[in-house]
Amino acid sequence: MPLLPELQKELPALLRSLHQSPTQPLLYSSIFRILTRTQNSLRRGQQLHALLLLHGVCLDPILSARLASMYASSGDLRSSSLLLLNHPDPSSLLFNSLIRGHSLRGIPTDVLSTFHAMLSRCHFPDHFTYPFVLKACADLPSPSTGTAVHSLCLRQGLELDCYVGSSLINMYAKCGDLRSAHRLFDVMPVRDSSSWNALIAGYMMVGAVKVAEHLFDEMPKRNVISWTAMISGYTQNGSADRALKVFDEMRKEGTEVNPNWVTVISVLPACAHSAALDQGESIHEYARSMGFDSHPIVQIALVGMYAKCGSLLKAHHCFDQIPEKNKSVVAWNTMITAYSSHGRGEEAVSSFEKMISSGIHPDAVSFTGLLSGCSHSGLVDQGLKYFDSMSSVYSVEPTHEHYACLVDLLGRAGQLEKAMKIINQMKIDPGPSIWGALLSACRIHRNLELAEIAAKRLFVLEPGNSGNYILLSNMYAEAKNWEKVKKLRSLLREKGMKKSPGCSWSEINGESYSFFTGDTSHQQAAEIYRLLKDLPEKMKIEGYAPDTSYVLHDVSEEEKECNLAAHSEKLAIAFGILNTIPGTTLRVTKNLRICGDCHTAAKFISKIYEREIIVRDVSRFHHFRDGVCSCRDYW
DNA sequence: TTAGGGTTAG
Repeated sequence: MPLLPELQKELPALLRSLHQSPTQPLLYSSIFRILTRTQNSLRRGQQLHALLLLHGVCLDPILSARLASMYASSGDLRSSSLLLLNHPDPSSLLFNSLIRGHSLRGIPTDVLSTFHAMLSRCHFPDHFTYPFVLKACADLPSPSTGTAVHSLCLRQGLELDCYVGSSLINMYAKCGDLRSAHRLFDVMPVRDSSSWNALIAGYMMVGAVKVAEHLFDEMPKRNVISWTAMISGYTQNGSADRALKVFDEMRKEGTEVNPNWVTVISVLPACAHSAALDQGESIHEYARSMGFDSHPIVQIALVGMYAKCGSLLKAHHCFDQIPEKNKSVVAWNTMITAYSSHGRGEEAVSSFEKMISSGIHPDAVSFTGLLSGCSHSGLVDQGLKYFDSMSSVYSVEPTHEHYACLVDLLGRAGQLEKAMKIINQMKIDPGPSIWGALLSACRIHRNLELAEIAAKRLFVLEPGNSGNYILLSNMYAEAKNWEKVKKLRSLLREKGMKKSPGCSWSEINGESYSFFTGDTSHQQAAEIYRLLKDLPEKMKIEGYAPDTSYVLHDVSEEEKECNLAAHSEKLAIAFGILNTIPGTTLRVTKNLRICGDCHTAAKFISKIYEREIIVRDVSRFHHFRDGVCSCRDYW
């Protein structure tokens, strides 16, 4: 088939010919084929459809299929469906056009109902039908429909067709049935890159990174999709470093394949995960140079990346660059969540209100962001009001996430009994996130009685989560109940669970440096520890008294103070002070929640060294400046 | 015609 620009060149001549012979079906057919692949052509298509009817041109199978494709590609699925419904004897071609149209719109049930209609009218699906039908099956929650379609392919002898086979491999891989996917892959006479790519993505999805890597190494010819599958696979499996490395490798000169916009949105979450702001900015620059930054999804990914890398200002700037018409509910949600995670509850609320005013309907994610924003900022009444409006005003039914936010909102504010009452009155079974929120709130407000109730549930619901045992054990330690601490710790050992070690990292000049608690392995360890040793004296002058309750072992107070000095977030902050220009902002990320003493210390450090320090912990951001934290100590 | 995808709580 000639390329689209060449085809489009033919369009004026075809339209002129049509003007002279308006009853010629072949002319219409050629024009519709071009319009199907041209943007904003619905109006012209409709005019030609009217002209065709006016001249009584017979809708032969090819012409009606092309007409349906034209409507479907313009998003007018209703007209395509009407063509099929009103046709006395629709051809397989017409069914295929409609199936393809529904597939483009991404609604699997519509694809499958058209497929069902096709079968019930005794039309045989072919190698043009199955790829779309199997794609729809792959998007369904259960693999049973896909298996049934597979048996149809087998009966028609189409299983090993290049397109059908690839689609079957993809369907099984997406459903997580890698055994069936790989079995088919092994028997395919010709394996095109899509079969390899589908298998790579499937193995990545189930976390079999090594197998995916092996396939990637083995495949004869990698294309942009193969590279992107590896990058997004690494990101999804928490290997952000490897995702960034593969992206760099791909961009190196000599690699024939270049990243496209999907590659960019696959690698940006890796920057976000590692809080690698410099690398994120460099990828943003690349996207700009390639013109990908005008893509709505890239724009959203950029907002998310900047927010998670600690630059709320740049996130907001990117959001402002998005044209109003492209500000989808996802774009707004990203901005609401950004404000919320940075402890800017008021801005999260005002973004939500702006979204409503602009005519965008909120979804479940909007409320998760909004409610967690209210919770982090202590906006209890507003949060309660929004929770109540969810189903009554916006028809969004609260899910576990929303209840968890609500319990968190009340719990943080000290209204533990009210939170407990809500849990007891919930319409759905409370899940681990809800009990987890209650347990955290109990820790803040030192309510051991309720904590024991929440923990008891969590031990059943999340038997493998060591965090819950640690939290309760820390609470017993605070209450100096060493007997119960011992009991819980030995229970942890029995189950073979370990406390995840505290780790903090900081990106300096594009390079990431990480520290574990008590880490002495770094080259500059001596300097770091010297700085930290001198710090308490400086801080005490400013009025600092270390809070030793955060070192939860049965040891002396002096020893506790010593342990606090070696917390990973303090090591990373000290390292940052030593290695960056005075006055610049320090950015530190921690894998757990920031410790209370480190939070106090960071406030003093920001004052003593006149630095803004931005700490991202596992649940939110803290901006320390001039002795104050943006969370106003509400966290 | 198939394959890679942005926002989510404690």
